[in-house]
Amino acid sequence: MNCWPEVSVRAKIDGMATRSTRTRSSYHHGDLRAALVGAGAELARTGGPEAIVLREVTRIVGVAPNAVYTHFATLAELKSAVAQHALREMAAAMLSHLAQVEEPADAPGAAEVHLREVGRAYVHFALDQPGLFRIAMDGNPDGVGTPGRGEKQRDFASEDRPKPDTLLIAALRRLTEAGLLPAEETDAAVMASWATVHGLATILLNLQPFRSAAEREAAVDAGLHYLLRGLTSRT
Amino acid sequence: MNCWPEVSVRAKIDGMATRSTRTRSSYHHGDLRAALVGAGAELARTGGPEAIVLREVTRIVGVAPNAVYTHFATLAELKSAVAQHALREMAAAMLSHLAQVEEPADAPGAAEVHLREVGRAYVHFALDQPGLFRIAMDGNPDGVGTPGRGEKQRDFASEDRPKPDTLLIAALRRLTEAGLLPAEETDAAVMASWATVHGLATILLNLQPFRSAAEREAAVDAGLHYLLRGLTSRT
DNA sequence: TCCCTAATCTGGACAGCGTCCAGATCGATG
DNA sequence: CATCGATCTGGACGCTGTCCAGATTAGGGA
Repeated sequence: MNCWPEVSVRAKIDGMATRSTRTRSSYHHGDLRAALVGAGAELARTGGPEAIVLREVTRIVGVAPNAVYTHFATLAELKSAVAQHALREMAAAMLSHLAQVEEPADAPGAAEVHLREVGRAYVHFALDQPGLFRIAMDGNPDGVGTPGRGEKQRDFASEDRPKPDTLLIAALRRLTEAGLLPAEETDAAVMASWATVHGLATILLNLQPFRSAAEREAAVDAGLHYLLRGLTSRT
Repeated sequence: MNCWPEVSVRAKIDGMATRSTRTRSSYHHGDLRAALVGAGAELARTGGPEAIVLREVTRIVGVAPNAVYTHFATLAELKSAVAQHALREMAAAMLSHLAQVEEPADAPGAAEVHLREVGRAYVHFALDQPGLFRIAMDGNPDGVGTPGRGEKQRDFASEDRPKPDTLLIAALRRLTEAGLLPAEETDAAVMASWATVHGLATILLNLQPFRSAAEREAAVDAGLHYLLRGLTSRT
């Protein structure tokens, strides 16, 4: 393939501080697996899932292409690990957004604002980090939330950090506790809310990329407005 | 790449009636462009966008790989044409679904049912034809509804057949005419509705593929229920 | 009718890709 | 201190998209 839109991001990347541990004392790397995932994430950040190219990842880390196969059975498995990484970064960004939101004093109003801002943070991450969002959402063929099969579990501490869907579920629980949503509707509400924000994100990202920032924000507001009215209005 | 999940779908495909026009009298094909798009669509139907492989497409049609370049500047452009093709097929499937729906006698009720069924048809096509849905939704880098740049326009008759978003917009207009939606909210309602059904489709397809058919249908019902209540309830 | 031009298609080549196999290297364990 | 198992390297293979030059042929002007 001669398709080389950008020559290589290697120089840009390995110029920014040594990765994780020391960068190659000799032969044995030390923490190659994490380095590969990190390099994959940097590639995905710029160019999305298809930018995660095995040989380029190994070039960045400074290792032979086949070194990947001691840690992952296949490139798809490395991508899946990068997807988990991106998912955690997404959740962190959403938490950071939520921390800056001031909620009204009353519980129902606060619960509404909270759900709205969780949704807004979801879409904003997609628009701010399209590459990471894409790998997060199509990197794991088993479905989001399911750990990759071939991975040996490691790093327990960071393994169960909050995922985006966890934040959504928590927001809906708050809505229920505030008396705005019947408890038995939780599952349905989760799917409806997730669909709204995920739909907004993918449409604005993939299908309507020509929209202006103002139009995008209006679409997000509209989607969240109708969602909240649909969830909370009693008929 | 040695990644060959299925050997080849060629035998399956060219066993089913000669494509479009006669299959290769000699040298000049006759209607190669359409044949390429058709073969691409068949590949995508089975294996999604990444199954559209230039050399495999030409193998199916029975032509040298480079023959593609007389009709498309690049493989991505062929994919974009296949995406348009898939989009039209999706709209046709949705119309077929709508034809089987019987609407209530009253205009508001009919408008609600119509929108609900447009949405259901959108998601159902995604689940019934995942490969075509995927190529329809990520095959055109300029955004859905925008014709590919490099394409010479041809076949005017089929060029402006209804697209899925057209059907959605029409359904919302009906809702407005029935007095259930303020006219000035149309744009916002389009984005919200599209987001709901597109989100449901992509989540059920890509992120939660393990859901049972019943769970999927429940999710669709829930999403459309909240959407309609959000759109039509007066506060 | 013939010819010639422009469109169409072929053949061969190239670099890059993911993956496999065999061998080199080395840290930890006995 | 030797050895074993994990880790990494080197080379190869078949596949890919794309480029270049040349072969083929349909269709319109003489």
